[in-house]
Amino acid sequence: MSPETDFPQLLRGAGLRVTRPRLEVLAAVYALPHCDTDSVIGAVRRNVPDVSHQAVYDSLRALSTAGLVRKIQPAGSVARYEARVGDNHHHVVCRSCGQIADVDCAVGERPCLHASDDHGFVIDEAEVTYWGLCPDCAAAAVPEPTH
Amino acid sequence: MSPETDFPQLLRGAGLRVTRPRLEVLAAVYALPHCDTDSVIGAVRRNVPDVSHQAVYDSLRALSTAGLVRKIQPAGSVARYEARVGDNHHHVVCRSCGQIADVDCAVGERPCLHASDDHGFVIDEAEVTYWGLCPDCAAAAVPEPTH
DNA sequence: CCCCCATTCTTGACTAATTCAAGATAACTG
DNA sequence: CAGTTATCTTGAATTAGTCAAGAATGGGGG
Repeated sequence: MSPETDFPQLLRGAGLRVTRPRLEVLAAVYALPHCDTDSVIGAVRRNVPDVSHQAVYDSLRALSTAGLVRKIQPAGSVARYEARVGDNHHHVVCRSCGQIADVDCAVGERPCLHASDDHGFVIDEAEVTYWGLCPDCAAAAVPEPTH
Repeated sequence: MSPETDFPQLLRGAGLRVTRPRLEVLAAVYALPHCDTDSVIGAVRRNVPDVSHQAVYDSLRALSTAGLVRKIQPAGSVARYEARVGDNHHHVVCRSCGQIADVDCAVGERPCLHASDDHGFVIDEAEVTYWGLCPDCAAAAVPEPTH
């Protein structure tokens, strides 16, 4: 098993206790791209039917704080989580259906952009969200020219 | 009165009916930088004590849709509104106290950044949020060297 | 290997922000 | 000035998430 998916090891490495809910939550976030809390709860309950929603909320918070998952919250969306952490990638969000896709950051290091005037703020991250229409919604909005 | 602050004219120009709640909401957003809905309700009620919260929510939505105000929703914050529209400026948000400041976009036109791989999305905006600590919170976290 | 205790989980109530819906009111058109 | 339709009022509902108290359990120390 690659170190990337040895979930018990990931938890221990982050100083977190290894519990069933956390393992399942971690697996769910690895399996479901940009999943929201509800779908994590659903995925976890497929294997452990009796976990409380609170346990999932707690796990997601512990994992986010530990840096094992990343929480994203595009405007108008509920909280979403992803397993791709440590790099400085960004997201495209479809204004119509809410679909999210990853966008690599060209720069790489954080913050990947510098503010023109930082107002004295100590900036550690530049979060970029691209807004637009996903391929499907764009096609529906402006039908392909029929030629 | 400059066209910038002739609120009835702004509303008419956007095809919106001129109503007391809308005028007051517009004035509040112009007066209060990055204000949330609650402070808009408070400001409006100082002049018109009986406006319903729903009227304010409706007005804010109408004004946002018409492009007269801009709605911003940094993760972890309630919806906030600002009167600076039309340009493509960004925001710095303090992780500690939530304070928001404007950051000019160096590029100007939208989207101000292009995605390295757009996954077929039709992108119309690149929203940048800088995260860090405001001067006050930074000073509190890492005290000024005493000499 | 077992005990202990801090951490985590369960249960269930609660909150905040926002939306929904139905009827009353008021802004613009002609 | 009257009609039409958008907007506002009122009041309830929803959603996503947090809070809190007590039960359970992971993992270090004996």
